[in-house]
Amino acid sequence: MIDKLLQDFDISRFQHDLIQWYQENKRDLPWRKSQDPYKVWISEIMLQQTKVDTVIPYFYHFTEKYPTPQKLAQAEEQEVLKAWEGLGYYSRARNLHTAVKEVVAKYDGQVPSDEKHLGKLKGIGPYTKGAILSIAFDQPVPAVDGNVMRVFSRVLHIEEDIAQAKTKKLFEKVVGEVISKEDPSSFNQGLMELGALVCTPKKPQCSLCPVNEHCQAFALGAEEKLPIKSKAKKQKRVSYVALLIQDEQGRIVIEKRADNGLLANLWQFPMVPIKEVGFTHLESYVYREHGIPIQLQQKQGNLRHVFSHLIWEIDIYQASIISGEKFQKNKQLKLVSKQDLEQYPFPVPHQKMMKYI
DNA sequence: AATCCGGGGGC
DNA sequence: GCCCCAGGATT
Repeated sequence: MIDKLLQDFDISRFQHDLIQWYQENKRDLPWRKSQDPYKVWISEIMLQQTKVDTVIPYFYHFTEKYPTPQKLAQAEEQEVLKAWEGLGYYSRARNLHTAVKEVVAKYDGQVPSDEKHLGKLKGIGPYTKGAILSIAFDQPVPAVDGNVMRVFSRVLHIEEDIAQAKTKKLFEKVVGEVISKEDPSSFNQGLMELGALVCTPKKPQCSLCPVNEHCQAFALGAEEKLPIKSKAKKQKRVSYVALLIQDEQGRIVIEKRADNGLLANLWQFPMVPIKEVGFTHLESYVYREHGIPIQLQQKQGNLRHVFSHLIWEIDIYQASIISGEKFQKNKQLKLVSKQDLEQYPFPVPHQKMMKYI
């Protein structure tokens, strides 16, 4: 199967053309200033499903705050989440923290340089493993991401659905055959750089492509038809009322989310799933669920937040704690001053609500 | 194999 | 709106 795909494909010229282009055109990115495995690791986790421009400021801040595995291992998870606030996919931060603690405890702070140990760390899957081994340790291991699948689907005119899991394995075999043994780092990064700058999803710049001579899709004029990717299903909509609850001193009620699932361990203003509860039972629901006796006040606004698989539609209300009644303290609840809000990690939609306080 | 898990930006 | 993005964990 692989042999058939690669017949008439000049591997060594492809390697040379790609690597030379990469050396001459690579962007000056902060994680390319060193080969420090720890920093390569952080950059690769941050770059999962996230654009370079978004990652850059987070990478600077994070590596300045946690310059070594030891520093990160010592930090509290809440503080790590705060440094990740706004970047999304927060399990990346929690898994990275867990894995770094393991590296400090078991490997004396040295990032493992072999597939077996590296691949067992939390949050390090096939892609990240290959990226770290090739970039930090110069080992010829494939690092197949969306860019690489797009580039090779065009170069070799592969029409498999890249949304399917088994298709990624096909591309890993292909890259395993084609990867440069002399400079796997430049090879892997070159593929991703090419996908980001030239072999783009829409309107690829084939005339500027260093490997267009090797590209079957270009030869066929089929570059815009590839890669083939089945569509994701639509997100579900969920309606909430979010409550900005204040006591007489103006302190605000915040709530810690569950330690698993969506936005795990982040903080938020209490939210009521209003379709199930019913607006008329909102106050009694809050008392029953949170032990807070509230009086609903004015509506402040609304917002809509789109996740990969979910859409939140939120109406935002002010509320006051009914004086004279006892506020039952729950572990997951805190009453904090407006200034202290910034100590806690909040998901973006709840950051946006703060302007109404 | 399918689903869950964020958020931003391009068009 | 739809699409994409240097994916991994869970079921």
